Amino acid sequence: MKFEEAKALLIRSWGTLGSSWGINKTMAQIHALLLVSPEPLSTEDVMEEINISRGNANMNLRALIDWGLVRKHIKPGERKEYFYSEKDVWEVAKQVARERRKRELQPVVKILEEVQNIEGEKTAASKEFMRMTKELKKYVEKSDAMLDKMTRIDQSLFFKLLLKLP
Amino acid sequence: MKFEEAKALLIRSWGTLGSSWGINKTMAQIHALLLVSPEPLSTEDVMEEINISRGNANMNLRALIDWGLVRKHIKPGERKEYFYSEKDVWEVAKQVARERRKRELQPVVKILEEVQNIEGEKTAASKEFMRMTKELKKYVEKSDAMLDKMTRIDQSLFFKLLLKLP
DNA sequence: TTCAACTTTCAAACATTTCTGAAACCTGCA
DNA sequence: TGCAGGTTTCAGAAATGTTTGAAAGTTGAA
Repeated sequence: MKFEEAKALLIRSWGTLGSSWGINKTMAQIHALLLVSPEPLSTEDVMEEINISRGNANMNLRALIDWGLVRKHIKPGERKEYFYSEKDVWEVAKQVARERRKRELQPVVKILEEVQNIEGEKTAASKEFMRMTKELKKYVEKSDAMLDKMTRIDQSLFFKLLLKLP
Repeated sequence: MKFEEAKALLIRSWGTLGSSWGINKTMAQIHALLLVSPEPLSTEDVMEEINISRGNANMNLRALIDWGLVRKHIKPGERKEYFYSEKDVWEVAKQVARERRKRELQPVVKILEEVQNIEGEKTAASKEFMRMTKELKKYVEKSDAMLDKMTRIDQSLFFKLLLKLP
C-alpha cells in the first residue's frame, strides 16, 4: 500500500468508526487527518484533503476545538489560521474520556436522581422501579468516579494499573 | 412525582441518552422499560407503553436480544412471546462493554494493522503517519485488553479495584 | 391439513442530521 | 476609511437513519 492510500483508508475508517461512537463522521475524519499530519493544516488543506465545503470544515474544526482535541496555531506574519491536534495519544484519550463523562454520564445521574422521588403507592412495579434506578445510579456514579480518576493519572501509572488487573 | 410520570421520564431520557451513545432511541427506550419492569412484557405491552408500531417493536427487541441485553421468555400454555431484561446491573454493564469492544475496538485494530504496511518513500509525513498509527494501535489494544479483563471479573472485585485507584 | 394466533420482513413515508455555498462578518494595514 | 484576505453563519438541499403498516411467514393444535 502507498502512503497516500493508507492515509485515505485511515481517514475513511476513522470516520465510519466515529459514527458508531456518536461522533459525526466529518469531525472524526478531520481529527484523523490532523492526528497524522506532522504540520498544522489550514482550513483549505482540510477542505481539499477530505473533500468537504468550507462551512463544514469550519464547523467541525470548531467542534474539535470545543472538545479540546485540536488547537489553533498562528504562523507569524500570516493571517490564515492553522490547526493541529494533540499528538500524545494518552492525552487524547484522557480528553475524550473527560468530554464523554461530561456529556454522557453526568446528565444520566441527574435524571436518575430526579426520578427517585416518587410519591404515594407502593406497587410491585414502583418498588422494582425504585430498586432499579437506585442500583443504576450507584453504577453510573462509580463509573463516573473511575473515569474522573483516570483522567488525572499519567500514562505510566495507567500501564502499571493494567498489570495489576487480575 | 407519580410513579407513572417518573417511569415515562426515565424512558424518555434513556432514549435521548442512547442517541448520543450511538444507540437508537427506541432500542434504548425499550431497554429502559424492560429494566424497570418486574415482569416480562409482550410485544404488545411494549408497543403501547412507548407508542411504537409492531414492526419497530419487533426489530428493536431483536436488536436487544442480539446485544445480549434481553431474553425471550415463554409462558407455559401461551403462544405469545414475552421479553425480560437482565436485572443485575453489573452483568448489564459487562455485556455492554463486551459488545462495544467487539463492535468498536476490534474493527479499529484491524484498520490500524492494515494501514501499517506502507511501501516506499520515507517522507516526514509518512514517518509521522507510521509513528502515530503504531502509537494508536498500542493504546487501542491496551484498552481492549482492559475491557476484556473487566468483562470477566465480578462486581466485588471491581469495587475493590476502584478503591485501589490512586 | 387448516386455522388462528402470533412474529417477521421490507418498501415507502417520515424524521433527523449533516453539508453546502453564498452572503455577512471581522480585522489589520495601506 | 476602504479593502483584501480571511472566518463564520445559516437557510435550504442532500444524505442518512428510523418508523410504519400491511403482507408474508411461522407454528402448534384440532
